[in-house]
Amino acid sequence: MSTAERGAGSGSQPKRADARRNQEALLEAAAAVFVTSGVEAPMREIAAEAGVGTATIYRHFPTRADLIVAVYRHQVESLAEAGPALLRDSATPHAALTLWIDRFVDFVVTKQGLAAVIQSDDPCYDPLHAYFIDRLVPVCQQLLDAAVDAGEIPPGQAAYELMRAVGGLCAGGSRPGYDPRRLANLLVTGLRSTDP
Amino acid sequence: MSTAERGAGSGSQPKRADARRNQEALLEAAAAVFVTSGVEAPMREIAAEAGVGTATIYRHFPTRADLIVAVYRHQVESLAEAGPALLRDSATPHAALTLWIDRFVDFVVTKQGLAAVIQSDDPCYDPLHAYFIDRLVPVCQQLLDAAVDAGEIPPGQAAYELMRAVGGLCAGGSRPGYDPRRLANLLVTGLRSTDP
DNA sequence: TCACGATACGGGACAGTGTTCCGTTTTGTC
DNA sequence: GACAAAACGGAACACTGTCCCGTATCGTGA
Repeated sequence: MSTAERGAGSGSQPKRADARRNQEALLEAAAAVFVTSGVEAPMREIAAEAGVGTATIYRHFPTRADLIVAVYRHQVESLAEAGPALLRDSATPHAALTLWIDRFVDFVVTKQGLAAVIQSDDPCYDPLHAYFIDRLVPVCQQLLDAAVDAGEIPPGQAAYELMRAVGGLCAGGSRPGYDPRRLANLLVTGLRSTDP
Repeated sequence: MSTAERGAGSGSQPKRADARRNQEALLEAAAAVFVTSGVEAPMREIAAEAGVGTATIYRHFPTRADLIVAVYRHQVESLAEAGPALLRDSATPHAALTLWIDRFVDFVVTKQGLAAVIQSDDPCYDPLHAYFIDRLVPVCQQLLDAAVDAGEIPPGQAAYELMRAVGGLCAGGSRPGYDPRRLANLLVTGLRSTDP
């Protein structure tokens, strides 16, 4: 679990009132700054937006990854929950996988700089990777397994590898002439007709 | 040819002897440092390795991209020349494309940090993009066009987009459990069975 | 209500990086 | 050998992430 989790969301009383207030302000500020300047925006900018000192950020979110996780937790949870639902509602597991990857792409692409962070090996981002591995990889693996069971794709594709790959495709941005969603689809399509 | 190609007795005498010497030392130093610390290694490190001041780097290579281009020029040229050759020697254009992308992946993956640079939009790397667009994209486009003409893939895939995508896949590294080459193959395979 | 200890705060300090400026050195030529 | 142009090196500046420390605030027990 991320260190940011402690005292963040549900019922925790150990923190002081001003601390909770600041944490809330930081989440709001970070969300706003991430939109305009990307998830790698200077810490000072986020601190200024929240009206706190820089040290306060590190007090609440030891690493940048903790802050990112906290900001996007809701969307990631929603993405995780979408997996089984898509599997249930789609014609085939492969179709569900395709749709889920689409949603993943949409999520990543709309968060400026997030794709680069997903690919980064900087230990500073370990908490983010841990969170993704915890919440998203199992969902993706479930979709892959279902597609294998249905005979749609050969076995052997690891979910983590696929998600990293899709992350890499998204890191190309979404400028005109570069369509990460289509490319991710190409990748998932390619899964279907491989003999590894 | 690169300005580093010295000994060309013919027309050019524009640079001073020490300048040529330093440029050569810089190329050698950069090549060495890129291997150990990646293409985004601190300029100071490269300067130190070459035994020159930092300003000397900027004098010879205004941007980091210029330095990268100079260091890898030979390999890129070789890659560019491999395109037509593969097209000639392979069973089908699509096979040639696959092999060429393989070579591209091998090139990128073995240059620590290069993939990230390919994806970056930092204007600092514009010279690198320009060089790639100039030398590699046309080769890739030729392979794509041939595959289209042979009816192996549908038209509409831009070479630049494909190469950026492959670059993105390579940015995932080449740790155990992540195989950029296989993923790139998946992508190229996916090209074959699409109806856009 | 008020004092007091713990908690949290803020801004400055430090370290590392890219990039540029400027006084000094080297080079090539007359 | 002198001299101007070319090139050099290192210091200087700007910017960032990160941490430290003196100060302010909060919550509690009297």
